[in-house]
Amino acid sequence: MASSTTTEVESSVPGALVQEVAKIRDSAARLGELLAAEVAGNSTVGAVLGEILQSSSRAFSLVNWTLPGGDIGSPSPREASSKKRRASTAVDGGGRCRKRSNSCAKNTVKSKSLDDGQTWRKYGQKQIQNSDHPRSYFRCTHKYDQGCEARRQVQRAEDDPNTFIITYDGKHTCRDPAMASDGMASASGFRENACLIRFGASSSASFGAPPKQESTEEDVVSNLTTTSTSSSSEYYRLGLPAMVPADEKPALGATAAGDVTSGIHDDLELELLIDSCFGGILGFDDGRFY
DNA sequence: ATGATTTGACCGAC
DNA sequence: GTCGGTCAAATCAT
Repeated sequence: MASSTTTEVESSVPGALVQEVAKIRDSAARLGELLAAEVAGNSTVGAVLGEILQSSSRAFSLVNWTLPGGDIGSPSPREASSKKRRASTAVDGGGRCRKRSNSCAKNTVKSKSLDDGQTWRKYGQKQIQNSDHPRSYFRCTHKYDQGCEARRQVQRAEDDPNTFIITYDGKHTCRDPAMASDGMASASGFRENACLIRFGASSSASFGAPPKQESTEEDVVSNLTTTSTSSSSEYYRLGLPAMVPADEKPALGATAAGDVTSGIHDDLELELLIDSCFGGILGFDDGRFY
């Protein structure tokens, strides 16, 4: 924290790459925000804008996944058998790398947007020692239904409250509908103009997080939470007569992750998208994806 | 009613 | 003993 050199990236080059992509995404999102008002009635511009945002967001996800860190052999299946902690005491005493797993590579990036195209569920928040801001812990929404072990930690940067330090741990093995929404959106975007984009980047200030109760600064961080929720609240449909912010809520609100896309695209398209967009570009671990 | 978030406690690595 | 990561009951939002 000391120097401005920021500890942004743990894994030098790859990390830098992620960071750059994150920047691009942020900038694109910001641009989208700025233009949102202007192009509200212009579906064509909106569509193009959507493509940019989606692509950048997708790139971000892709980069993340391909980085060494994103490949963490995944610590230990937390097991669904974790009924009671107490019980687990005896049981998992075995070998779980609960914390400070230096051995586990992680990707740390700085971003002004919490939106990375994935859907996360917050499972904890903790005040960290040398930090003024709490750290939020997220895991993939599909951890249980699809066994996805992706996790991430989000914390405000000390030097720049508008920036978040996101540490990714684990790799997405799920076919996340939200991710899909992101990707799918792009897919759609590629084909037509009915795209689904996220202006998540509004980043800093408001994460569009539906104000829950209070909004203390801490809350903002808590609202990182918004990732999943808020991220949901940040979906906008473009390419249509105009953006329909109102739409988003109901659609996403329902089920932060799952319903998001289900109501817009179908699973089939999702598969196509993943296959065409990711499969070809990256050497995805097909096995994992299924 | 269902699912997500909050929050305090537990657990294990330093 | 301390600190960070995770769990899970309680609470909230939709």
